[in-house]
Amino acid sequence: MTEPPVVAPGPVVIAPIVIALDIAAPALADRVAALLASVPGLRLAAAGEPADAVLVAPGATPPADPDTALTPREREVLALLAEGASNKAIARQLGISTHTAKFHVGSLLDKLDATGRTDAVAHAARIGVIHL
Amino acid sequence: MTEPPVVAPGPVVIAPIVIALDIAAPALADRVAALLASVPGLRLAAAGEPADAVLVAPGATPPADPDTALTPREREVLALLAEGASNKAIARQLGISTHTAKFHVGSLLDKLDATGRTDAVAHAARIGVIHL
DNA sequence: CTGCCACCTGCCCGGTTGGGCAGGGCGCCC
DNA sequence: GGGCGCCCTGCCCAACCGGGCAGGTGGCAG
Repeated sequence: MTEPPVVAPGPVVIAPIVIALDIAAPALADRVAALLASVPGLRLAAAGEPADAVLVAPGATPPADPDTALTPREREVLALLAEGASNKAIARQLGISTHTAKFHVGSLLDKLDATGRTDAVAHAARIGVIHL
Repeated sequence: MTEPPVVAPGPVVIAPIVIALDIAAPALADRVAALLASVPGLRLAAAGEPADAVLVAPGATPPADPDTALTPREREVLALLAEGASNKAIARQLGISTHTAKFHVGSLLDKLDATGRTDAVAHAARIGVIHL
């Protein structure tokens, strides 16, 4: 039996954060595992091992309905909606007019089948389009 | 004026994986954010930004700040807000006047420190007062 | 070259929101 | 009995929201 290595006194060593993966898509899981494996201070949990945190990705992808796929601009607007921004604030932050901001908000309401911006944000959070 | 660098043909550049954090414990969240911020190929999502994956950890309870403790009626109103209900719809469903519904909404905005109902719902979801 | 998509802008209108102010009743605690 | 918190109602006003309609430009694929 080999003896455990002697740890010299020194600064307190913080245990690495143990992260488990719960990602259905193999390609994404492989990429994430490869990236995290080399991060000092982190280590990936073995199968079944309790973890400090779990990295999850939606197993069921958001509906692949073309009508509900959001454009990059719409996603930007949605992120700002989720921060409670008004159309005016959205326009200011994106450097567009309030009419354009309203146009994108309207598109979001249509694609998310929402009755208003609050409903859109809540719905988007439920289906995993955004994370609050 | 320096010429733009020539990019030699090589492997296709892959967009970074966007990771959101849903970790209530501030110390753990800070450590993870610090470790992940320097990983090539990964980047942390801004608040509300759609992410490829979410890192979650068992959370501490929401802050027990008396000023933010919601009354039973306020919780009812908040639940309806999270469904996108208008003040009129809230009034109808709770059997109260629209003025009273507006009064409760106003109290919620005050207690949650929100700028509007959308902000209130998003914030309440973030701190765990409601689940979407 | 053409058509389509994404993004952009303006105008108008009715409805909604949010805040402030006024007031009230009821139940509970000191 | 008095004070307080919760819940309720009304009115007014400015600002905002959402929808409809009109139009434009630039980039890209066929």
